[in-house]
Order: sequence, then C-alpha cells, then structure tokens
Amino acid sequence: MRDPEQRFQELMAKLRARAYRLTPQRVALIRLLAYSEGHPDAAELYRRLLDQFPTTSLATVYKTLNLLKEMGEVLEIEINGIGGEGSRFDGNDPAPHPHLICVRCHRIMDGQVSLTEEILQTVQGQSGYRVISHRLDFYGICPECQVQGVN
Amino acid sequence: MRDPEQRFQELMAKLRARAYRLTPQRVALIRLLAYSEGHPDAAELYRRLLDQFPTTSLATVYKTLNLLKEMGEVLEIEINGIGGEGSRFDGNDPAPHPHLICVRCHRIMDGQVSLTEEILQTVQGQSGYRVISHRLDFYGICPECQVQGVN
DNA sequence: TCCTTATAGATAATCTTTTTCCAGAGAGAA
DNA sequence: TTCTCTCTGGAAAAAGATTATCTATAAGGA
Ligand SMILES: [Mn+2]
Ligand SMILES: [Mn+2]
Ligand SMILES: [Zn+2]
Ligand SMILES: [Zn+2]
Repeated sequence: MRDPEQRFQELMAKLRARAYRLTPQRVALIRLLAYSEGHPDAAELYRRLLDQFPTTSLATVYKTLNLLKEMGEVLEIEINGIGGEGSRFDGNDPAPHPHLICVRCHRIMDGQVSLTEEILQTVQGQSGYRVISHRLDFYGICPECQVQGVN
Repeated sequence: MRDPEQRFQELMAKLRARAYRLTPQRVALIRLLAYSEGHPDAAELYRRLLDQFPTTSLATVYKTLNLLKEMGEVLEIEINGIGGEGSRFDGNDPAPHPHLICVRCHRIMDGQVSLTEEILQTVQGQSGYRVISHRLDFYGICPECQVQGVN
C-alpha cells in the first residue's frame, strides 16, 4: 500500500493541474479514497462523508468517483455477481493489481502477484487484441471466515 | 471451444440428474448457451429465444441463467464498467478462463493462457485465502476495431 | 469584491436483474 | 391414458445501483 498522505497530495495535484475545483466535499472524498484500505463501495464512502458533511448527496460521491475513474486515478472492482451489491473502489492504487475477494464476507484484499510480461505478450499475440489493461481477481474464503466455519 | 452438441448433451444430462424439468424453453436456451461463441448477454439470448417462443419472458431467461450459474455450468462475465450494460455469459465453457474484452465494440473472445499453479499457490500463501475460483480479463482493442481506427 | 461557471444537493429517471403470483405444463405413477 | 403433484413460464411489479436533470451556491480568478 502506498503512503496515504503522499497519495492524497498526488491526487490533489492532479485535480489542480486539470483545473477542477477543490470543493471541501471533493477533498474529503479524495482523502477517504487515498487512505482507504478496505476497498469501500459508494455507499460506504457516502456514509463516511456524511460525518463531515451531513447534507452530502450520494450523487456527489458517484460524480467524483466517475471523475477520478476518467482520470484513471481510481480502480473499480465489480463484484455484482457476489453479493448483488455495487462496485468497490481502490483509490490508493489505481494500477491494475490482483484482488482476493471473500465470497462469504465480501472482504477484499490486495494480491501481491502480478502478471508476467510473457503472459501479456502471449495473450496479445494469440488474440490480436491491443491490451490496455487487465483484471485479475481471486474468489475464495478469507482467513477469518475459514476459522468461523459455516455459519 | 468445446463441441457444442456434446456440451448440450452434457447440460441436458446434468439437468436430468437433478430432476429439473426439461421444458422446451429451457432446452432451447441451453442449446443456445452450449452453441454460443460470442458471449451473449441476457437480452441477446432473449432475442434469439423469441424466434422459437414468441411469448417468452426475459425473466425466464434470467431464471434459467441463475439455475445454471448455481450448478456452476455457466460463466458470468460482468462488464458493467465498460458500456453500462449487463453481464455476458459463457455456457460452452464454464471453467474459469481468461477473456479479451474490446472496450470499443464490446466483443469478447476467449484467451488461451491460463494461470500457473505456481501463481495460485503464491496468492494463497500470501493472503491466507482459500481460493475457489478466479477471473482474468484483458481489456483492449480488438483487431477489427484497430483497423477501423477511431470512429 | 465581483463574475463566471463548475459543482453540490435533491430528485427523478434509467437500466439490469429479481421477485411475485398464478395458470398451465412436465413427469412419474397407476 | 389419465391422474396428481409440483415445478416452471409468463406478466408485471419491485428492487437496487448508477446516472441524469435542474437550480442555487460557492470556488477561483480578475
Ligand atoms: Mn486494491
Ligand atoms: Mn469464454
Ligand atoms: Zn470472509
Ligand atoms: Zn472491437
């Protein structure tokens, strides 16, 4: 995980560079994203934002999230198939990296392996696609859920 | 790609084994899935089913799709982040395998590489997760869209 | 301070997927 | 074949996440 404060400053700089307005709500949300470890969803970010801005709208969260997605500064993790819920987000590290998703409690942690350049070349060669990005997710049972057994 | 007819028979046998009723709509949908190459979505399957059964309901498609998902006989590919559309399905090969998703025309083709056992072991060891399944998708531009250039 | 315009907030709309309800059909028994 | 029991299809409504719309306001520069 990157240093959250450093990541926060980086995001602020990038927004400034594009002349986006640094509203308090936006700054707070960006801080939440930069510091977040647990891959929160939009509703979770909204909840935390409400502590600081009781009148915030969920739409505002989505708007900022989309803004950052377009800038390539937030990674969206879709887990619709898992709990019927919405996407989760990683604003600390937007580069493609593997995730471990617990199918029981929906905890998401970062994986440390990365695809080899060899695999990427193989895939591009076989398919003819020009690969821009990728996604590697593992589904399983997290350590906590394993000790609990079936509940 | 597996032999479609063989796959169709396999699915029929598995439904019979679980004593699910082989209604004409269900059989037709299963045939569509077994023979499908292009990773259709629910609406596409629905459209094709309408040719044979003009009164079919989209809900029926989803019900059968969910049935097969629970049986582990259909692979769901979520691309919500791409075009705002829904999931796509592979009923010909439900085992986890990589996909190449064109971010321009949304074509999906199968990738041929597979994750090494070494990577799987590494991920499990590092995380403590018991990995059940995985997902590996590549996003890029398909050959057709490359020659067209930017449209 | 003033002006311009991007953005927040409230709300409605959208879109995919699920749920509900019930008539009708599938399949086994006789 | 007929009977019976249930499962399933179809129609419609509902749900749930995300997006669009509209307007007042506030950010940032002059
Ligand atoms: Mn992550
Ligand atoms: Mn496939
Ligand atoms: Zn868990
Ligand atoms: Zn394409």
